[in-house]
Amino acid sequence: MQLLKEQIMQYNHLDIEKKWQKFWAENQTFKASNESDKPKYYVLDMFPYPSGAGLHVGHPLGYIASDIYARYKRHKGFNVLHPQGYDSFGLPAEQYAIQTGQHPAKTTEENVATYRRQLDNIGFSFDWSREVRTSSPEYYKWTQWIFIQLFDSWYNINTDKAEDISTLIKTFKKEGNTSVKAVADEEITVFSADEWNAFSNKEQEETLLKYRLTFLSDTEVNWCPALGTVLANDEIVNGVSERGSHPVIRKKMTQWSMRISAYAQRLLDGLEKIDWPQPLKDSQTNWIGRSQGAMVSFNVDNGSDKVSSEVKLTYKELEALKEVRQNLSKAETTLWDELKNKKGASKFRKKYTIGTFVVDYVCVTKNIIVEFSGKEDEAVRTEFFNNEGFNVIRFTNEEVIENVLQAVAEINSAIQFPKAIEKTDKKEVKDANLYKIDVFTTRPDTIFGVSFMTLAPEHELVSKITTKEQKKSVEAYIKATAKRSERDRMADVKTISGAFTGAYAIHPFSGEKVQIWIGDYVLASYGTGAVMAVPCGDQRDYDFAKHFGIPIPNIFEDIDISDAAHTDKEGTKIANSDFLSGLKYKKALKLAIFEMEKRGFGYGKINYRLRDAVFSRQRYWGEPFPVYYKDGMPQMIADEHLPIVLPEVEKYLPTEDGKPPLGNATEWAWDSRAKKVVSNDKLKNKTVYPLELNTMPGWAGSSWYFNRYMDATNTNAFASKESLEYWKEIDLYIGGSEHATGHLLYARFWQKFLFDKGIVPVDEFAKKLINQGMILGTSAFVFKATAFVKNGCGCSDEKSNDDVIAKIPTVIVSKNLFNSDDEFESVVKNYLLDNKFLDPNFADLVMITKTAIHADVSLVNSSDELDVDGFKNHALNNDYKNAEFILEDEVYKVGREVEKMSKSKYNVVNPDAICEEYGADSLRLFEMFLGPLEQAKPWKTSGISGVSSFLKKLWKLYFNGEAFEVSDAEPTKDELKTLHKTIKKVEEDIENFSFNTSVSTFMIAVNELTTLKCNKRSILEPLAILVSPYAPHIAEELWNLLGHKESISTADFPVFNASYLVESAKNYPISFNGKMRFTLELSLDLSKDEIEKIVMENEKTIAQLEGKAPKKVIIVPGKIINIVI
RNA sequence: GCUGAAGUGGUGGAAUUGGUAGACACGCUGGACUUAAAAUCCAGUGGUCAGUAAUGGCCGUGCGGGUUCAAGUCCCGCCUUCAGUACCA
Repeated sequence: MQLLKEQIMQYNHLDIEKKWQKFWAENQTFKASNESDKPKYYVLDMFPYPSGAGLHVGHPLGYIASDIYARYKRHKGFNVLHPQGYDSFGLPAEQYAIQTGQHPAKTTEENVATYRRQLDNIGFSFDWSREVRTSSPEYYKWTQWIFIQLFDSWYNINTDKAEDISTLIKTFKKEGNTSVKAVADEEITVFSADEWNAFSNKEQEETLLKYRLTFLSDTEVNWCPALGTVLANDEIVNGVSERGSHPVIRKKMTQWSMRISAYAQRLLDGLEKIDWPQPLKDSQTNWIGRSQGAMVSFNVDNGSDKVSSEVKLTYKELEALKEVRQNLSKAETTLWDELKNKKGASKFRKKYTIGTFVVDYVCVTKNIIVEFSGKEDEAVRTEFFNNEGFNVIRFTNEEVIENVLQAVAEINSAIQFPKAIEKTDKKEVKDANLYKIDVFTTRPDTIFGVSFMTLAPEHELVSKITTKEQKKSVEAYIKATAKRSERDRMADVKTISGAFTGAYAIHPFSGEKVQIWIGDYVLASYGTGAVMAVPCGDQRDYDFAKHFGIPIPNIFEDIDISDAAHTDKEGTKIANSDFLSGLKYKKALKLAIFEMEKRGFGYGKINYRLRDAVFSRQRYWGEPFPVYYKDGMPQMIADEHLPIVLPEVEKYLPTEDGKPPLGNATEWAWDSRAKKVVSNDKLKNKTVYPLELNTMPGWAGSSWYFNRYMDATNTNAFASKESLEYWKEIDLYIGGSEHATGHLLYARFWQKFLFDKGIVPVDEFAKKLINQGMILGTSAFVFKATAFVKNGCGCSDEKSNDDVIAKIPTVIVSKNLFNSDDEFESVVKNYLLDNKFLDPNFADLVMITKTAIHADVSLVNSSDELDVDGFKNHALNNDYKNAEFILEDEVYKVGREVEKMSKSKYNVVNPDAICEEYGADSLRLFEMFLGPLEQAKPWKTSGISGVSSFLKKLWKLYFNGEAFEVSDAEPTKDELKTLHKTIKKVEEDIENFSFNTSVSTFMIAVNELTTLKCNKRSILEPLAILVSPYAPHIAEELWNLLGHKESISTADFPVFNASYLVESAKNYPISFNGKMRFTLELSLDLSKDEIEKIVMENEKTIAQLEGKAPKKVIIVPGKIINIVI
């Protein structure tokens, strides 16, 4: 094959890349094994949604980075798992189906094929044998299975994990639900074992549903009747749907929800042990939104005498207490060491005040006081404490010191089996109050600043407590706010509105009456939907109080609140607050909570912003639920009958009576005897039941797919135990930061759940995560002139106005012909006058404005010159077919701006075209060369010529000008130095994910080796391996030419040898007062003194000194010399 | 408002623990090769001032201070941009 000679000589990316892509596919080069002696490494990209538009150059950025890392790890001797798949359920396919009637499965299939072709073109080392698609029944079988696992589980607070529902049922049978501590619905009534056993089947199921990790609940949603679907908040603009502008109403709907709130604390804690970007962790932390404070109950005034607890201690006495607390006796310390570790409800406090007494230890929630015996008036104390509702346990000093464990055991038993104690009559008074308003506050320390309360308009108490006189205005207000969506209410912060209910609440400490208002600044969905308003300490409360003339009591020492609320916590002392006066924030907070707990109207609480996640969607193209309804109660379909396959429907729209699209299916009923999906006709039969009509949300399939890759074809389990045990978790996960509070939170939630159930071996699914930055498009603009006739110009006749501009064509002006709008106007006007489009008599009447219009970037070359004819004939530019172009130097120059890459901005660059013209290796190198992986950066195709010519130079190193030729001669010192410098830098860069700098390192290496005319095998062979993760095709070809039969992909990474980099001399920068003046080549063997001597004798130094003596000479060997004058 | 990230030539971006600011590219300018273009190769390229030139001076990492022999890098105070988020009680 003689023709090859020249072809080989020329680096031909097209042939080479096709050849090796075929080789990899045929030899399954990147197929990972679940058994290997090598250490494992799992690199994963967030899988894409296969959209109809295909990939643009922004999409592969993260894939290239992960591919480089995966290939690098193979060179380093790891067994690498690097799979890819498709998140193939989604809205666009459904929208398309609605418009065209095409089955979403079909369009999805086509889009996947396009994606696959595009991905293959770029030469990724994916193991396609493990491909997953969330929309394939083999996959969603296991999504349904996980749903059932969640349904069959509850969250036990005592063990702090999810447990099988059977353990709960067992407890209910034996002892009812009094001892159960679970994350469950709020309104659960207490029942005994007898009561449970007497429940009907349905009652039991209803009760269990309140505990299950996935459950049905009535959720308030944005319902759009015209579209027949629920809309997310951001799909609503100005109260109407974003699509089609249809009205949206708030409506309660029964929906599946996921009890993610059970995992709130663990999701927070888990962030500490994973190596994820800080901003991403922060946004998850904010999203979970833990806030520590207190729940406080305010009684609604019912006309009875006020109840108030008197204050027990002054501030001075409290200060004295502090000292007591810090000076404990030996026995006291011994016992405290044991008690202080108790957490939660059994938490103990030391040296606290109960009434006028100081007790040694107290557990407020369990009402237990522990004291040392031998105090004065022991009997009086006991009686008082019992009256207050406490049990008292006493020990002598000796008892504690000799056997502290015995004492602790006694205390524990008292906690577990509390003795009955006489109730005080105070509590009965409280029970007599008809209504209570519960509020959550992070500032219980400011409770004496409460001057009113505000309820959300939707709060259930509003209708009950509103007085007759206020009824009208309250109802009018509620009506007005109901029209506005929650988002609108949130967006409009400035308007203050509200209404007085006429009712009053009793301040629990002071016993004073405070007004109860409703206001839409209080959100029903956060906390309890009610707030205790402290106008002096909260700006919203302050504004509200000012607006409605409610008093604003000041409870801060020496703080002026005449203009605004004082929201700082630290450094301010509380005043006018009874027993809290004089205390700083932290102390006041603790004491306030303590007193609330003691008096029984409040307790410390941690509140989370994180809401349970709604899991139902009124869509077609999603996972069907494995659920049917019997007697109105949901029933799971047994595992062995999964998957429940999505039924065929005629129409993908909701039904006419507002049911989800699956309501159109005719084969959608469950035959519980035959165990299969049957026609709806059979619903008359007693054993046939309706199936769930909702489908699962987009995040269902993506919340566990990373586990499926470990054993993607398993039909018996979602992955085998062995494979899960082997691969464990993702070692490196790369994807966009837009998933911070969606996918990445839900996936962590499911992983923790699966971990609790013993299904997966680790409770965090990704050790390290990197967010790749977005690649931005460089949009091109043309500047269009629009002509108007000035208003009030004196032309009385409308028609003549039109005549003036009738002949004016669309004019488009090149970018550099104007610097301002005024210049633009005069350029256009002159042009119009010169070409007789405008009558000079009317010139002054015409006004020209400038509009920038996106031009397709494919019509613009690298010098910003527009293909004018191409623009005129562009399919989307019909309006400009006859436009006049004002050129500069014969060409039209466009304006440029960096924007998000998007079809509508005509700035999308297709990777296929780049691969065709420059090659996949160039694309890969260039995407990495653009800048740091995490950073957003603009795409400019012109820059690709740099990496392209680098590849050509690399290629040339292996050729003698005519044919492939490498020499087996010994390399020179310089050649070895270049190689090892490169090995070191590239290795460091890859480990630090600094891919952009290693591309420059390659360029430097190739430039140096070209200068050295190096063609030594011992240099060029390792060089090919170094380059191979970045530019795998050319590396394979060179490797092959070097005589290797095997793929380069598992060749050992070259080993860095520091001895080649040892230098004997250094070109020192000599600076004066920190400013570098000249350099001096000096041996590194020289001592400091020798260096100083040589430098000081140098004539340039003498010139710089100008005869002055240096004040100081700083010499850092190997670094710098600085002379201070 | 809050949280986070970032501000360096005409452009993308380098600069490991404070130690020669602007690596590597793009672009631009000039040159070689060519009938010409493309491709390729060579040289120059932060600003400014002085000089025919070699060269030299000064200024330069968003702004204002500070620490240090030495600051893009550390500290204090601002400004701007981007991203996320929000009546969160």
